[in-house]
Amino acid sequence: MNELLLLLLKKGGNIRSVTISTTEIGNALNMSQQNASRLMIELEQEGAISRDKRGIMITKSGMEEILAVYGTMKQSLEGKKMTIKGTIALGLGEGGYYISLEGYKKQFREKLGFEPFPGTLNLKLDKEQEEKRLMLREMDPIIIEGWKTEDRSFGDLFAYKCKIDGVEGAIVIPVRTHHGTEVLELVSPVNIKKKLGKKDGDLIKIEIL
Amino acid sequence: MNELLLLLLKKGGNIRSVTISTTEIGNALNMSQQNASRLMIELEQEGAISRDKRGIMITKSGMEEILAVYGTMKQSLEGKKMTIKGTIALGLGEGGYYISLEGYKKQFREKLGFEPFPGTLNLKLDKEQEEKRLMLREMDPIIIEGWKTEDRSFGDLFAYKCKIDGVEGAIVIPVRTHHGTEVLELVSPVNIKKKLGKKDGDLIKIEIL
DNA sequence: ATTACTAACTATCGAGTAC
DNA sequence: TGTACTCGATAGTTAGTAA
Repeated sequence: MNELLLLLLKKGGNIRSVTISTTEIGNALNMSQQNASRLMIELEQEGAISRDKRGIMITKSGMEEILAVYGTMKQSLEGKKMTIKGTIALGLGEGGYYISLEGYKKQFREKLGFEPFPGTLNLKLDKEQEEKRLMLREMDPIIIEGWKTEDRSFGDLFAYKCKIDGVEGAIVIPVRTHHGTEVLELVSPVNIKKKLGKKDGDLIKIEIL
Repeated sequence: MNELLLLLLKKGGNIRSVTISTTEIGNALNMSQQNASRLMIELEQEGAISRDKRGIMITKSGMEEILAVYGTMKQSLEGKKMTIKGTIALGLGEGGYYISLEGYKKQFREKLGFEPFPGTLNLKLDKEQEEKRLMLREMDPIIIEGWKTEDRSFGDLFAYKCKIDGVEGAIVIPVRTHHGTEVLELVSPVNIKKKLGKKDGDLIKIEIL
């Protein structure tokens, strides 16, 4: 885990533009200004940070690196799983249709251990929590394989077992379609909203297993 | 933050002896067995880990290093201060006497902003939480200076402002006497047990400011 | 099988300096 | 001011091999 990236995090580079000179970095990290400059260039080339006249920000890719380390530390030190909070968003549009297809359903049964209720729950992540989603990329997904018909093809899905306010379920992410990072799709063997007595806009907490 | 130390933490080296070969370490960290061996020797010489026939353990000093990083990450990522949990332990023996001495009391007023209730609360840390105490060493203490009389001398104290179940207070650690790591002494402007309605053995949570 | 030494190579670093 | 280049020094890494 990069010391420099940690310093930028400390300065708040995950949420806003930070202004800090390479001289200051050098002092903070006990190294020369020249070396600090070089390391910044390196981080920038790796894509972990971005710089402009306003200052320095940690990119998504940089945050992934940080969260991967944080996640393992948290689990080892506090015995806690990662949790993500958000509110129930409107629209269980397409998701419901897809997971009711036998091709996916079969694999849910085999690989997740349950048959999903035919309807997905959309979780809108809190702004602050949004970056935690990046952490998922660091975890090993359960792969639900897609297939092809003559007409069209159905892509692979990544699934991550989780507890949704204590209820068994899974996060499902289509591998190909990159819909934004702000909404997570959840499946569960039961109708989660009914089971939990929740409605759109209510807060729920998921714990990744 | 050392990658190797993080790997050992992941394997549980903070709580038990871990057996892992330098070859496995090399594979896990994408480096040669030889280099893994060298890095292990280095960590051992620094005193961050200890090795014997049973395996590898992370030492207190090693855990301090890890917790320093974890603490800053936690604060930046979750906006949370470090917390330590424990139960109220019997005996507010000597502590009460010392802090009622004008020499200390005066400094408490000046540096902590309150006059301590003449009695300390002993907090017995949960086994799991014990290592969090090490984190204190990474923080800047408020130094309460000691003094000498003809008869005897009173040593310096390290104080750390905190909230004790929400109530203003401070952790006080005598600089010299090294009583074990399992008990923390707390002071507060009020009688904490009365204020919180707690008795010996009850759980309390302190948040370090 | 494991660990760790030596010898060569490579990456990282600070000093000096230009912009 | 601040940033980033070159270059010589040094710290880190690997391969080969011994124990």
